[in-house]
Amino acid sequence: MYQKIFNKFYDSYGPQGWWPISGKNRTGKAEDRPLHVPKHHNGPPKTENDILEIMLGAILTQNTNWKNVEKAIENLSKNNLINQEKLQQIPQNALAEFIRSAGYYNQKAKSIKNQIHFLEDNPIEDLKSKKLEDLRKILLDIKGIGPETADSILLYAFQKPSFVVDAYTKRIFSRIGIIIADDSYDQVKQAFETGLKQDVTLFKEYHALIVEHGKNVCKTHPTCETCILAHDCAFARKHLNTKTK
DNA sequence: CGCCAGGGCCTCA
DNA sequence: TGAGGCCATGGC
Repeated sequence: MYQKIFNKFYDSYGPQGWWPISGKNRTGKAEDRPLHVPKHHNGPPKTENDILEIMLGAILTQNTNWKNVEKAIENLSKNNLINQEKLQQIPQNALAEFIRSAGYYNQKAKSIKNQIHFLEDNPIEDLKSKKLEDLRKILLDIKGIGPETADSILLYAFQKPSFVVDAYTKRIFSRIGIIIADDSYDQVKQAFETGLKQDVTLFKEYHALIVEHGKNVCKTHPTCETCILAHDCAFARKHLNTKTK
């Protein structure tokens, strides 16, 4: 079932090419991109600063629209702050001003400082070779990094097959009827990881496609009329029925 | 205007 | 361990 839904997403939305990276590898904003051309085309991050940017973005996007996050990242980027040494030196209050647009800027500035401090003791180069579970545990020990942020970092920064569960995932799949709305994070994660081949590329694309679907179709007020999963979805069937009555 | 966005921490039972 | 309050900007 999970693979089948992935296929439907992929066939209709095309490859997403996550994680979105500032200024690089944009395929342009063309809404009319050919379906087979990824929306972004970022493979595994090439440099340590790319990894760092993903780690920062994962914190900045917590409960926040990505558009607001992009502004914050651009702001950091043009001030050469996507850099470990610079982030070590900058005071938390000053950092907060650069990321204001991402919201919760005081909390996030603190989280980023915690993360940077962690990287001082644990160089990115050393983290790459760690096992998924070990790396996940130590990421979760950083204050400001919870399960979703940790899994995003594992998957998109370090290419570890850790499925990312977010609000969209819960909303979409509970509406379909194959998970329960108040299942725990780990329950949902396990359901996906059990139902899919453990494959980094698959996990990366799947989460990105879920976000795409959740933003545009399975919204708080969903547009079931145009939803490609309407026939698979308990919520959509009921919704469409009561509407035409 | 009010609602919502790719959560996580702290507190209090 | 789980529910509720809190953090905050910007787009629509």
